[in-house]
Amino acid sequence: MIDLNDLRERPDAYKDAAKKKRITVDVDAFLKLDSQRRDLIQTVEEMRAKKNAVSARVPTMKGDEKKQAITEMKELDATLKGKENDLATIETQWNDRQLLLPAIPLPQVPTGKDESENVEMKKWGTIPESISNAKDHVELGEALDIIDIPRGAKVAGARSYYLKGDGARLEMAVLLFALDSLRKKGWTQFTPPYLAAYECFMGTGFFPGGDQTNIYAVGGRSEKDAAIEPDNLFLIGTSEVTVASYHMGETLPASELPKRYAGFSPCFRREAGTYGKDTKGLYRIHQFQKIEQVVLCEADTDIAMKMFEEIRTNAEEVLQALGLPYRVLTICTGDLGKGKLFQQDIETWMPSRKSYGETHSCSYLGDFQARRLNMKYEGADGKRRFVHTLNNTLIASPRILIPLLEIYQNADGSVTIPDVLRPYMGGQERIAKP
RNA sequence: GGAGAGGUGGCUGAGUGGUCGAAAGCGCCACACUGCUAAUGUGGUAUACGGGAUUAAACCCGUAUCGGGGGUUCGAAUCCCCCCCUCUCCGCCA
Repeated sequence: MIDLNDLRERPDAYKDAAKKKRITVDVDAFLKLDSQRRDLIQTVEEMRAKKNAVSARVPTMKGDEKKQAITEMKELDATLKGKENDLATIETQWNDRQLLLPAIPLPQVPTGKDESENVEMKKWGTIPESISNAKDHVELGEALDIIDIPRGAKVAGARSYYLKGDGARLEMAVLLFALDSLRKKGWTQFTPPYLAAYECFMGTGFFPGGDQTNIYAVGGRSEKDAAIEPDNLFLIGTSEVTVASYHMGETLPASELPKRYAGFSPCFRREAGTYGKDTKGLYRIHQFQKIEQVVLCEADTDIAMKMFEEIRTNAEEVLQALGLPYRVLTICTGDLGKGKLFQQDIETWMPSRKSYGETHSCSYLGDFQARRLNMKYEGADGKRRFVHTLNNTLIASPRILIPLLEIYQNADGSVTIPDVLRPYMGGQERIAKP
């Protein structure tokens, strides 16, 4: 959600943002609706004021005077009801459309038409030379009996998998190692709800819009499930949804900011519309585990951008400790979601793809989410303002296991466990054939 | 899942059709007084939206809000219906 006063003052800035973000919204149509709404509100409120004034005098009236006043008000009421209905109709449209308006990107966001024009900002690490008989993570996983995709498909369809034995353990090791890095920095860890109500998805910007198709709804949908009553709940695709919603509807003292929250959760994604894309292996799947950094801070872009650097660096440090080469991309306007002001993705080198693959996504959303979630803070001056929100992946598995397994594989088919993970694997140094 | 109780302002808590945006107390803010790390007195102390005045803020008018939504009524915190949440007991269960 955006600041409507700002939209009214400089509609062209929002038209421009929509165009650059390749989002189709009719700003002029919205503004027309907005002014219709305001006119109607004024009409309705004036009528209510008139009615309230008469109504307040009724108890002092008697006999015919009272009867007459009540008759008058009933007539007034008929007109008022009509206007109120008009207002309700317009307000619904107004609300729906408002949720689709884009936030304006920061000036430093590169202009570009799509992901092909994202800008590489830095690189870390050396891309390893291919070993002889190198396997991809699927072959490795099968040979070591730590990944089982066919049985995953049997049980839950395409894009499902099992991690098994040392594979399952390795995932937990990576997650715990990453989580510990934040704990050392004083972050607050969360196990948030994995199911959430519509308003959390709306509040964080996933609903309404294209992202909605990526979310699982809980409850019967197919003929087989018809007997199951739908629950008005959805499975989160990231803990951002429920961690950012933690303070929904609250006003926080400025002294408590910034909030540094680390959410751990399984993430569920339908991946509708991605048929035929990234079909091999553990790259694009329906369920994965992720630790997400969520920050609430003061409504100040300088402060927020410092937090942005902080949470991006947190992720980089994890990759560096794991010895995985990566690069950072600044996302261009055409690839920037409607609520985002600035975004950088981290891509980690994946030998089998012979390219970098997205493993992290760091976003600054200004007050876009805070407005939808009604999250404010009260400054020293007593003024209430919407907080600013940011988020970044800390680590997501099993996608991160792709580079981890492929880069750390040995010529004999075993996989060396990186030093920093060994304490989480009971000191184990490698994964070898059972 | 079954039975019952309840959800009021930052907090405690009154309020069963109009004089209630809401008593009282606590907390908080301002001023006064005393003069010492506090008492006392007086006043103030919700939010959102719309309009107007101003523009560094202050202010005025109106509307809405007593868990959420709908209804009855000229008028609802108060009556009716639906939903959500909390608590107690029973059942079930990790």
